[in-house]
Amino acid sequence: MSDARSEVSVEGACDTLERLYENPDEKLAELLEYRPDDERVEAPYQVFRALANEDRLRLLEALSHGELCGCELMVILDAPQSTVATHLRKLREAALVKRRKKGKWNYYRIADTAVMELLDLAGAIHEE
Amino acid sequence: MSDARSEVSVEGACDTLERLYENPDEKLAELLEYRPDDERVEAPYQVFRALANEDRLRLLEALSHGELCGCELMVILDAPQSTVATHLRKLREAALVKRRKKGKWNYYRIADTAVMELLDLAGAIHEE
DNA sequence: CGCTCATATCGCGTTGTTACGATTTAAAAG
DNA sequence: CTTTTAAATCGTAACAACGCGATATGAGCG
Repeated sequence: MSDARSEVSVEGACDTLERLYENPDEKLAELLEYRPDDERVEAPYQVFRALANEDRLRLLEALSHGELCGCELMVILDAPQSTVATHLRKLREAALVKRRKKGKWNYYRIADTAVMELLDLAGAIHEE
Repeated sequence: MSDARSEVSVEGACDTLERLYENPDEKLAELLEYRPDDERVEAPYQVFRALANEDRLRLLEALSHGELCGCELMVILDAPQSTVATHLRKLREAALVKRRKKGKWNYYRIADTAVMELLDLAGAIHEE
């Protein structure tokens, strides 16, 4: 994806840099160091993707009160079973919740205290 | 949206609760308290939505090194101007970055230290 | 085994997001 | 006032996420 880009897009932007700085090559090298490695971005991306949905945030808020089973979460979300199951799968894939199987039931819980810290931090940012 | 749901979906789930608990009405009331208010969910949702994109995470990582102008960010992302501008608008709407206008140029910076804390926390969660 | 019930997964129509060229706006500079 | 040039916005085609009914899986029970 970025291979296709790099041939065209950078050119125009580099013209700008040539005018802005006296030694554009050096500056360009500095800027490219600011671009993070793909791996650096991958992990938080998976987490934020899972968090970018109102119903999944509701599930996490509900689970912050303690462990709950799938059918209880259906009631809380007021959504059909397949919908809730899919949300829970995504939360699990992002390592935000853990599942405990007990007989016919599945019990879900928040995987780590960092998860609720994340929600609180995000809530605080958008309040100002 | 949840109005259309509540007529049908909850019924099946309530059957389950009736079997699970001896006083289902009481339990149901308790569960419904676990469902967070819409406002509680709205703010973090807006933030996570803005963070759920690899290029926007790259922009934030780049800006963690300090203030940068739009054309520098074009070079770093290696993406066309309109694409970068759209990403920056979304980050700004979510209050994650701030803009300083100086003549023809716009300089962007991280709005709050909480933003990078958020990225670091999210990165840590998915590592385990 | 066959039945029931909690979950998981599949299929697919709908909705939301992204990328990016083209166009517009706005601030210098000539 | 016209020309540059950085940035914003618009239009739209491609893509990804979502909702949810239908179907499958799998654990307990009779």
